[in-house]
Amino acid sequence: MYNINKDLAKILKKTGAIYEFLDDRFRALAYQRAANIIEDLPDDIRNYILANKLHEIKGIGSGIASKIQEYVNTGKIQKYEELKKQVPEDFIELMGLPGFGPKTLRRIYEELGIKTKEELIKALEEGKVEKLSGFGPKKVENMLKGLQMYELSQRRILLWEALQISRYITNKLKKALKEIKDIETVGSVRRRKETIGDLDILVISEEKDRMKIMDYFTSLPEVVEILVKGPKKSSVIMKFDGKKRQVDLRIFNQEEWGAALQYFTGSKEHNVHLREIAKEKGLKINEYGVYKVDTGEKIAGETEESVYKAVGMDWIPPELREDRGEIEAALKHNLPKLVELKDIKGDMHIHSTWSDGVNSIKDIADFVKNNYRYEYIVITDHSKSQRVAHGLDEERIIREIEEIRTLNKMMGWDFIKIGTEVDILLDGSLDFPDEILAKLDWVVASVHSHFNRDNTDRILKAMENPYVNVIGHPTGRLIGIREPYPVDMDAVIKMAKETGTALEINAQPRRLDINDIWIKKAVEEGAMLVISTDSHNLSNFAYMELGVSQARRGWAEKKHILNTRSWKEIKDFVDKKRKKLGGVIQKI
DNA sequence: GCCGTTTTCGGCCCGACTGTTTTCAGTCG
Repeated sequence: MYNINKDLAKILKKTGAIYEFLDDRFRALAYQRAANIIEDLPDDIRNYILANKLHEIKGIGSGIASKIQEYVNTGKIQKYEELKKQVPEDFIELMGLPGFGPKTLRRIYEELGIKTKEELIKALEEGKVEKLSGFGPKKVENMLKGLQMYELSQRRILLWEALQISRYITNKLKKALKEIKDIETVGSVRRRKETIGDLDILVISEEKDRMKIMDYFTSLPEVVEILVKGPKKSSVIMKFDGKKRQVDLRIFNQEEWGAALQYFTGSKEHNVHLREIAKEKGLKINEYGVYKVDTGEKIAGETEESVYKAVGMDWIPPELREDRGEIEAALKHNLPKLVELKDIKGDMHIHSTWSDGVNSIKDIADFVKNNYRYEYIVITDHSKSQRVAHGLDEERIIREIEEIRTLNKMMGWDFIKIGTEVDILLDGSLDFPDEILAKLDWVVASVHSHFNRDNTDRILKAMENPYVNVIGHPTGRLIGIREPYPVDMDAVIKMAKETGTALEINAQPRRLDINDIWIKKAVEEGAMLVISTDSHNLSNFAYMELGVSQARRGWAEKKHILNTRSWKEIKDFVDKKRKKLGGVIQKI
């Protein structure tokens, strides 16, 4: 079933923007919140209606509920259609650009009669806007700059890229300046969101050293423009690989550090909710600390733990801070104990030179042995349908099995396991016969074709094969390039649980598939997960870190991730399915 | 428009910065 949540959220968001333009701030807020909530829902909104559970979702009251119902029934929301007429279409899009707040746009619309983006740019350039009272040359300049930055701000970069950049900057600062007592990247990087807009970096130093740190930061060779420079906060545009990014640096005192980390890590929704709760308890939270409202006394702030503790909560891991229930869980001291990178015992999706990988199996094994503390790796080269990837036919995979057996014997270990990434064909059958699959330790089954059709039945059928152990990159998305193919993930998760098939968290930076929302759903439903790098060369093994943070964003604990277990336990998982569905059990 | 073991009415997070002002509105994160 095609998921309508995204489209509905988009309309609600626009409705919120229109209300903001109409100066109905709180109604706007309500719509924006509802839009965020619906975007994050694991289930299709229609399922909530069917189960009569729409009213149980916090943040959706009777008004918005009836509009959702209307949208589901008719594909339209009458109120939205009417509201749209009161705001120039271009302005809805422009709202939120740097310098383009609702008040500003409203006055330009009312006092200059401007209705399109082109007219607006012309008026800005001709000095018409500058003449309005309360406007001036600086503001106009900033608005024009904001338009220029529009493209830039639209392009979010992948988490992996952002991590490299932020680590480069923080290492460089730390090494060069002994005045820096601590440094930490915050914002969406710290929350490990799959894509990143700006980079935010926090530093502890004494007040006398601040200008020196800012001087060094703003004169880094990658800096192409300084937006703001002060002792507490500086913003610059940096250029990496030809791509521009905004980087903010803020400096705090030791005793403010926890509050600052908490504040600038966000998310915005998490912080708003947190401060609402603080307020109910007579407390005020800002980036400097937690204060009693009546006396003004500061009661916390040096550590993040102290900030959360002051409002009666456990410390919340940054990956959970999206206001998806973590605040309620922290209040009840009921947060999950999230999986960690050190829990991972092996990588279960790797390509070698047998198909489209860059390295030989021997080189892969040596490299992983020397650089990771894994107990096993599984080589999973492509099957024959993947011609461009030199997929293996029956004869070649038999030879690959032999090579691995010989290698293990020679090295005196049992480190390398033999698997495949077998194609799920159009009709849901597999690209290898069962006789071949039965010889393997581990089978990844993936969809690599027909991305436009509904792939649910195909995947469900593949999961019914006793030899299929995990579905690779289940939704097929490529972040920023290709949307997920149509697939009913609810059904897939249910079938995964039923058949004893795992779902992959593919750690490739552009995949991160399945995403955090589906991971959370799988965890709740009791389906098993596997975090794999899908490595095609040696540097790819480092992506495991991304897969783990994605799992953490989906509330996954160690027990939900299959490759935190020993190989014996994994074999139990494999054998259990084979037994249940009538497959052949391998002896070791 | 949403929400409520103090509330079904009256709130709805908070501070810094900027550019425009003579004391503050709007924007931003």
